[in-house]
Amino acid sequence: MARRAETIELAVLGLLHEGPMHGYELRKRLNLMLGWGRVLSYGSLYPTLKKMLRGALIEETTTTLTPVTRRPRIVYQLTEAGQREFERLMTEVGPTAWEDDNFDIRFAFFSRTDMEIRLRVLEGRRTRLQERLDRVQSQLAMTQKEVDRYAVELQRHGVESVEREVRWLSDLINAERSGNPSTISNPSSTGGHQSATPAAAEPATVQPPEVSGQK
Amino acid sequence: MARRAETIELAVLGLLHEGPMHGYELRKRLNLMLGWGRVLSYGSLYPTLKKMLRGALIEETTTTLTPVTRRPRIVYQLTEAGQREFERLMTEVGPTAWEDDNFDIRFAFFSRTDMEIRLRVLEGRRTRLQERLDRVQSQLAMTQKEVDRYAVELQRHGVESVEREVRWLSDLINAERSGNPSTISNPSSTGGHQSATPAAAEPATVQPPEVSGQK
DNA sequence: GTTAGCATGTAAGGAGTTACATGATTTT
DNA sequence: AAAATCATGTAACTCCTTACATGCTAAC
Repeated sequence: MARRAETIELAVLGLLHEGPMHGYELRKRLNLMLGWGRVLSYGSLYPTLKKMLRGALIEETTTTLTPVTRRPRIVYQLTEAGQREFERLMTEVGPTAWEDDNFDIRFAFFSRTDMEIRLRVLEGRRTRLQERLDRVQSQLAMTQKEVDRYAVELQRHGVESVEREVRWLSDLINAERSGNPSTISNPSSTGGHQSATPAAAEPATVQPPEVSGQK
Repeated sequence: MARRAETIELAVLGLLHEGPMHGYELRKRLNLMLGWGRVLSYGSLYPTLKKMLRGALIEETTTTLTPVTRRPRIVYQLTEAGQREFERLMTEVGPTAWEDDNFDIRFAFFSRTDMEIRLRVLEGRRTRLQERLDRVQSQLAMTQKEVDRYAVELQRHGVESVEREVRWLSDLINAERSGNPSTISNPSSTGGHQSATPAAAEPATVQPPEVSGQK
């Protein structure tokens, strides 16, 4: 469906941003990353890689077969253009950042953005979900006549899930704001590795003051 | 993508099973029903209807324009073949019933199936999700080396969501088993209509045997 | 009288899956 | 020795979205 192409491309850029990798491994990482629904097929990955090669976002090098690595594998790595493209996409704030398909990927690579961007994307996503809730709730209000038990239960569960998602985002936003010490993006990192989880399940301290990410 | 076609078809069959309807309304109901992700477009609905017409699953009749209904609208209704097809699809137990896209629709029309079928589908779905959890958890165990904070948080949240889904299913299964009085599906219906909500949030009475996610 | 929603479609095209091919390497 | 998994692709096909067309009707 629609906008997945950009999604896969961003994901590939992000993974290669960490270091070179060959197709097979790329696919595994990708599936682990966005694997909660579909599984990415080779028929999708390899053509994408070819396309990115043509666009000069990545380069391929075949590993010379040493006695250690018996088999020649095609390793992909980012070009400078690819690096720039990744940064461009990651700093882009707008609908593409918080639509269903894209958000997860964006989030997964959050370490490579500034807090400012992160906040905007998180808030945009939350607003998006909130809109969805409002829309459904208002439609529900109209259709109050003959309601099927199971249909209603499904709806209820759906609403609850989205509400939960909103709370999650709110917690993350709070965590970001309340001086999350390590903002990364300064890669100096003298060994310090204390992992303060971004979304500790603290009782939601601040209710979202109806932030409008929008536009 | 892929298997949506059958899904839309089932949804249309199910909605028309309640009574005749025209395209525009069908679309609205559909969007409310499966609307948590994408929105169904006309470019998708009308061709599907045409296809179902060709397959003789539905018939169309143009409303005669009375002084009341000013405008002629094309109303669709099930044929007998369509009715049978709906029943066939709803009693079909197997992967198609509990894959992501299909499960919601199946569930929404659960009132028109026997409890036996419902249980099998619910359990199938639960097993499916459990497998997914196991797969991810085992893969996580392997990749324990360099973990990015945000990537981990995303993963954690994903796991939690699926675990929640599993609990929901378990509650529903329990509710079904503990003599949910009105099983519908016997349309004789001698009055009895007390609506015990299928998944009341009762403190989970029975823990599913081997289920339960580790948290 | 103009905007917003009702109502029905078609054509072109993008995105990704399935199935097909092929073969090396590792594990059982 | 067989099975699993690594590894890389291509072609055909399906499904769906976007954008285009068209016109009625209700509300503001």
